[in-house]
Amino acid sequence: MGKSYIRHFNANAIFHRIRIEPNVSQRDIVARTGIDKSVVSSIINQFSELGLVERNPVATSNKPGRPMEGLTISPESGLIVGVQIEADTIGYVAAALDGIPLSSRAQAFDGKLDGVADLVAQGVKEIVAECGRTSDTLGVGISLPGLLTDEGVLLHAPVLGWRGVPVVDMFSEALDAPIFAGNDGKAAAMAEYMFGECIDIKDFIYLFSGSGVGGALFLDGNIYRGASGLAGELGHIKVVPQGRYCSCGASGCLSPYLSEPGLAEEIDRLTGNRPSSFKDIMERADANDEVVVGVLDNAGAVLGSAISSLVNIFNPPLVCLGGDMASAEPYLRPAVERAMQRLAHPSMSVQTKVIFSQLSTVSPFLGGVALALDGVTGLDSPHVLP
Amino acid sequence: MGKSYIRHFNANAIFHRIRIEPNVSQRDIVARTGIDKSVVSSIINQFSELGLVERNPVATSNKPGRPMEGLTISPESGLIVGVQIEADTIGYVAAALDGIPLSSRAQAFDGKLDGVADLVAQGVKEIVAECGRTSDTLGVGISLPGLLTDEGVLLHAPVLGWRGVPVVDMFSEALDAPIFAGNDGKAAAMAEYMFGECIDIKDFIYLFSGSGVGGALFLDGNIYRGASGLAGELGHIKVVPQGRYCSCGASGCLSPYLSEPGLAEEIDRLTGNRPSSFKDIMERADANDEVVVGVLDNAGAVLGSAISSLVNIFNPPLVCLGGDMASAEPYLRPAVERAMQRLAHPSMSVQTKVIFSQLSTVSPFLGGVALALDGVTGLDSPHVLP
DNA sequence: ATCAATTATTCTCATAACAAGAAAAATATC
DNA sequence: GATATTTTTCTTGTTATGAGAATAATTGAT
Repeated sequence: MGKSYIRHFNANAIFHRIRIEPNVSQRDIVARTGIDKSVVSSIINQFSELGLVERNPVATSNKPGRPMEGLTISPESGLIVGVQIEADTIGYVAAALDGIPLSSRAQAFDGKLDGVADLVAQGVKEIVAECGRTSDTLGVGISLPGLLTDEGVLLHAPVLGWRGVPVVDMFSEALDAPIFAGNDGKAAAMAEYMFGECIDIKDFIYLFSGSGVGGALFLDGNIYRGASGLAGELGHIKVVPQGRYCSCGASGCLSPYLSEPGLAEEIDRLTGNRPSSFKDIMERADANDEVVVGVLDNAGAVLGSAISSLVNIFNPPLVCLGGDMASAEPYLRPAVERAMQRLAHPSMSVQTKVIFSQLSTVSPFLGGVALALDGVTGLDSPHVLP
Repeated sequence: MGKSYIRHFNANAIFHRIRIEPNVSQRDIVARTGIDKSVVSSIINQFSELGLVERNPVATSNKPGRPMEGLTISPESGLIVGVQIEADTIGYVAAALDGIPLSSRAQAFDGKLDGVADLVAQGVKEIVAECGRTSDTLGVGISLPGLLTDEGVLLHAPVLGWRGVPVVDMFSEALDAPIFAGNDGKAAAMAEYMFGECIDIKDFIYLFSGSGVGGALFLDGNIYRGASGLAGELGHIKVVPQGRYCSCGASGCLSPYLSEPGLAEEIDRLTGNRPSSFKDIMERADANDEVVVGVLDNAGAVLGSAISSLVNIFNPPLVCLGGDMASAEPYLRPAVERAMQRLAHPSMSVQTKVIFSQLSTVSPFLGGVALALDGVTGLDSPHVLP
């Protein structure tokens, strides 16, 4: 472990402290992080010279003594771009270094690998132009629906049909900025940690549902990736012995009970009328369609069972549910709570809060922004979050 | 993060490198750890002056050049003692700093809290006398069947009936050496990492069975304790919906299917003849008692299901099964493998090795030694492993 | 036996970081 | 305006790492 590591670690801690708590004073940073005042002062000076943070006069406090300087991330100091590639759309967000979105848009996508790098390069250029800032683009984070190796190769993205694509190299060639690629579930968890409901919470379990079910284990302030990067694929927790078949080949996984295709399939089986989208499912539920409400309730029960296992394993302070689940909260929550009551270790579950996060629906594509921000400011600047 | 932290971190890495691979050269330490040669040299000199490591001439290699110095942990440099408190026995081991046991013994114990500190103090004194070394006792690690807070308070040990006992303070008063206390499952996992089948493996899941089922999550080179220290209580994973009742109050936990009391209970229910001990269960199985073999096979199936969930969550390279399970390997393994075949995500389970470890039966009480060694050489010297 | 080649370890010196305390800056109250 | 108070910066000292030169200890060739 080198010594510049310490500087980097401390600088990173201070940066995010300012991001999370705008207008903190150096004094408070010292109090919260335990870093020595000299070091904080020195790092803030460095940041200040780089134009990264600004010192703002703060309204008088009616206390004697030199007034504190409020520190904020300078909005003009740089841009980061988040890109989210899905089966049929590509989403873009441009944001300042504090992570606050400036502009966003989505474009239709045919899923073809051919020419996607240039397509994304064009999209990034446009979203940057749209945001109205002229600062440098310091990083582009790309959230992908599949697992990646440490070297930035997308191993397999089932919904896109891509296999063994060296995404970091590919996009690096087409885009004139550092590329940070990552799995969509892990990127979304990082976004929750940086901008969402899990802000500054060092241990939580993240689950999200959409065309599939993904997730991440956020442990000790970091995504746990495991020895080979596949840890946290929570869509494949076993929930029903000899249950439904999953696209992964096994049976009884959580994914086919909770994903949009899984729900649609089940509703189709029961009514002969297959919903066209998750929005369609929600509309039927809102119209009091008993079958749909029943299917969602069952999904909630299965979800609650999975959460119970996770609670018993990790004893986390927080379980965060995102994606489609957040919209379906009214239909899922009662069943989730019933299941947890029955299944989770009582002395553990009392310590666990289960929340549904709207982040990914309210401001989508933030996963890529989180990847880029983590990459730009991060410790070892990994360009990949497998 | 301070700078002395780096020194400590590097020193620790070098110490354990020497412990794990006796007679390494400085050159190889550099190659394996990435620490700079100057730093390795400086730290080795420090260790050498403290009498902590020895430089041994190594048999000539027929290669040109200055021959390497073999480095070993000096056996005379200090003693550590491991203590394991169970329901009816207290076990002691004295070991050198390399972790190699010098003497061990067990004594009967009535489980009474009153006077236990003096009892243990006496036991430690005797085991140290017995080992024949006069070096200082640098630390005593105490493995306890319950969960501890960061401050060294044993919250609850069901088998002992203890609650809210400030064990670190209590034993520190009675014993003239630094005390490191910890949960038995986590201590056993640490022992596997330091001395056993999981040596030097940075990510593994540990499960052990005995009077209960415990475990630990060993992630990124450390026991994951979670936000409130209860993480890794794998005995309470849900395996059977609406299954047997567990001492924890919930139903369907792994513990009642795999622990000695759980197995005995089931065998009693089926035969009316309750085994008196795990050894008794094994003897009946070895004598081809079909009921007992069937009960063990069922336990294996349940265990396999739990392991499958863990594999799908962590994608670990290794799952290590210790305690009574190791002795029952022939009766458990087939069912475990069958269950995993059926339940675990194939692309994950191919990466996972499941092993049964004899460590805790062959040389018991090493958990305490691991606690003490970790405490003595550890980074932040936590006196507790909750 | 001596010298060159080779390999392992130590030493030297430059650079970087933290850490404690003094000093300075900026304000409120008396 | 003096004093107390609070926040930030500067000074100085200590301790690390890290690159490269130097040293030490051996083998094999001359």
